[in-house]
Amino acid sequence: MKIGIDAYIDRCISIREDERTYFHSLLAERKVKKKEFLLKAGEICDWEAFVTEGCLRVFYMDENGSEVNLMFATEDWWISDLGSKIDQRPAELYIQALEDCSILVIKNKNKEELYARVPAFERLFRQLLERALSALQHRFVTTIAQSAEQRYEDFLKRYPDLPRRIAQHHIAAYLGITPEFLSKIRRRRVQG
Amino acid sequence: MKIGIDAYIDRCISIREDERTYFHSLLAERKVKKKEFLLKAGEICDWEAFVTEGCLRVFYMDENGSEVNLMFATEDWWISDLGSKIDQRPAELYIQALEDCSILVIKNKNKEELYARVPAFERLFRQLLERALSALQHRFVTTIAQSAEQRYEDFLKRYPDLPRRIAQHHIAAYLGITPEFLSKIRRRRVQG
DNA sequence: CATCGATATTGTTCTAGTTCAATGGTTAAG
DNA sequence: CTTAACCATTGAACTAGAACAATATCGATG
Repeated sequence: MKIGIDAYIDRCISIREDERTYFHSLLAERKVKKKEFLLKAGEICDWEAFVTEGCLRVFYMDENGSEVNLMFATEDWWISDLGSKIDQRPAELYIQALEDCSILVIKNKNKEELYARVPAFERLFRQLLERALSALQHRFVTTIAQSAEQRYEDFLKRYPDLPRRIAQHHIAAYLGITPEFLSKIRRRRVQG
Repeated sequence: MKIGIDAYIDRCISIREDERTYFHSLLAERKVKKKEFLLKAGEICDWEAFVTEGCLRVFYMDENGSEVNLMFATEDWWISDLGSKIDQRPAELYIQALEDCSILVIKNKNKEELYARVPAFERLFRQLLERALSALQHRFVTTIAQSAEQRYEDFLKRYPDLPRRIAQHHIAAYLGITPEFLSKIRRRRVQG
């Protein structure tokens, strides 16, 4: 059987059919309903998941209850709380479905075994991590250096279809501003 | 010969002596004088470097010339412009020595060869990247959610000796504020 | 269709942090 | 010892964005 994740894998590495079958055997399919939480801060995260359908958000909540969206994950994205996963300590992130989702979950133990048996996967994830780190570095410095309006423009260019799928206030929480201020930015844009 | 980087390697993976010798053969030692640039935005970065002595900063400069310090690298840190390195496109980061430094440089080509010949190194860097990404995720969300004063407190806790080594205004550029405002935060702290 | 909860907009007031400008301190070079 | 370049501090005026509150709009559900 060839599933959605295979096209993703094949774009990065080449593996034999038996290795693919073995890889599939380590994945557990799971459905997540809209608004359902896949992870809450305080829990221990011993897995990683690949999104085959739908959209989720990974976010941080401070002591006052205000939220910052770290990322949105749509088809072909991996999600987890890395800090919790690495050291098996309580998560500081929440992961929540914004639409009904289908995901493939792989447990830590299985992933370690996968790395040992098929080293190409270690390469795949090493490269994935390099790109993710580089992208977040870019986002970090531009978030500090640019105005909220510039960041919103950049967001629209980079993710042109996301605004159709997710609520305004989640974009605000991604940009690090209040929903009210995003609304004001949008008004300025259409008017002049 | 056993050099500084070996203790670092041994903390993460175990390799044979011939593998270590091979690894050493891929490294080029280099001295960098204070204020010298190891990389400037626009150049292509085809290497990665391990700091054995001294302190450097990696920073971003926006179109108005104002700077954001992405990280300080002291002994045992790796530095590079990942985005440039991965896709061989112009760097968007600068890397500059804040003290006279000693570094070990490994070229992309050699690093790829190293991964192929000694897979344990791919594991080492995969784990390194996981930690770096997790740490930057934490820094990103707290930079958005917390006040500059809180961020300064956190910085002092996490890097208690850095303030002795680097100038105030570099810490301000790390926290994402102006030197003037950092000075005002510091006054408030000592007074009350 | 009606209703309810969640979402978006708008205006007003307020504040964390910036900008600009002036002053004094420190270090390094001649 | 002197000068110059750089650095930290302080204050005053300013601004991007927050907080609060009110209204308007959308969407799901009975």
